[in-house]
Amino acid sequence: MARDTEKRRAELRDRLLDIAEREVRNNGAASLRARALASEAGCAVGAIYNVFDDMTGLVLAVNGRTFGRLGETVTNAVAKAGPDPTEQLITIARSYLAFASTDPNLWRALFVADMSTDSAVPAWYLQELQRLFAMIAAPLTKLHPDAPPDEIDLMTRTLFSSVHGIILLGLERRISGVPEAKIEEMIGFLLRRVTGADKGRVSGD
Amino acid sequence: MARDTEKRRAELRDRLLDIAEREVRNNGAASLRARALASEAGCAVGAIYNVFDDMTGLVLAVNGRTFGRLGETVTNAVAKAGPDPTEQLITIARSYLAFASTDPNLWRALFVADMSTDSAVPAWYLQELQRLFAMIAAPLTKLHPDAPPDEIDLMTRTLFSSVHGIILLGLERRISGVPEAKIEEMIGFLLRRVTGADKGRVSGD
DNA sequence: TGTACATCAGTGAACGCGCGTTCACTGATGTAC
DNA sequence: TGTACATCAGTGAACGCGCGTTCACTGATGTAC
Repeated sequence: MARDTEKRRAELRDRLLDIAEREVRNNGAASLRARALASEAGCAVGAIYNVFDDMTGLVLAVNGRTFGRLGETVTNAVAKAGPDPTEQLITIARSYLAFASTDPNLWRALFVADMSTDSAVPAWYLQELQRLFAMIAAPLTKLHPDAPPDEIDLMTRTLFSSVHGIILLGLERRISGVPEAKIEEMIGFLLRRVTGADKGRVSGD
Repeated sequence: MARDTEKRRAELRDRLLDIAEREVRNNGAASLRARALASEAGCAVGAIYNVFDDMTGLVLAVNGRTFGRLGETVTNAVAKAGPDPTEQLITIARSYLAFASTDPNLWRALFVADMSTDSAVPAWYLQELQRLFAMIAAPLTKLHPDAPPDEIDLMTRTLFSSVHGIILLGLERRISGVPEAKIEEMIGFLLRRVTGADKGRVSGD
């Protein structure tokens, strides 16, 4: 076999990935179905398994794309930001929020525990997270030039988790977190407080 | 019908609730099964439906208990805390963390989106959250006596979501959040920074 | 260019599984007299 | 206390559903000569 066949394989893979991504975006990862996918792609159910290990592998592939776009989004945003470290942090958080609220289902799929069985997360998953963390760590290091790296790392994870939590509960309609319209403001408030850029007032700005 | 029958009903309800709670605690809400439950309780599957609307209702009942214990835990902790508002906030967060890490599955069940269908969260759910929020709002009001109530409310939700996020990702082994051993330290750091009780240093204490 | 053969992408019916919920039925429990 | 009757807690087989994955098979595609 060669060229043509390989190409067709790749095309099928892409097609399935596109459709799966659309489904996850619209209805969440939980509603992805092998049969529906195959029927939309115009192939047999079995064909999926020629191109992906299983449905979990497919979701992982979707998540790979999502992570890529997320990284890009944040990178672009931070590149346009000014030199002030606090504002850089806010920019990162703001673009993270924008990403999450544009495609909440794709975003949530990144953190769905399932991926169930055994060995945990693929390596590239953690690498993508590291990439995000590195972008947060940079301005933090500027703010605290003397802090040892593992203290920076802890702060990074703390801030990331905090902002993640605010967005998570805020986007969740069921639980009354920070109202969606106020999330951005509250993230700015939190970050300015933590970095010490705003010492006195209660609300942001 | 009367007394005896009612009592037996109540006993069955309690028994089912106990078993369900144990199952959720040990293996998570997702692994609750009607048949297994009935067989452990020594009754027929159908009997479950004499006492609960459906399996969702059962999980809700488990969550009700969990919420009760959570509220109690936090109330007790805060009652023992000193007068300093920042330390009160830290106490609340710390007891929230202790609760979550003691019974992560029960805790997670409180926030599982499922509860799927339609009309959202039962009223008492939101009331329990309000109770928690009120405990956070009290020290915040002490810190900012002049802040209007809705600003206090926003801060409350912001802090709650932040701490929730730190705990969530920290307890999640897959994703590298704040390492479990450091969560408490980082929550203290965050809260002191936000309240302004610690202006200069990077790490807590 | 043509022919014989091999490979393997692609097929889709069938497998195997698990589940929540229902409902016709039973029998113990309670009521009425 | 005893008897006839009504209620409804409790039963569990059966319903209805949906799903991921497999695998014997086919036919198009590519290779070798």
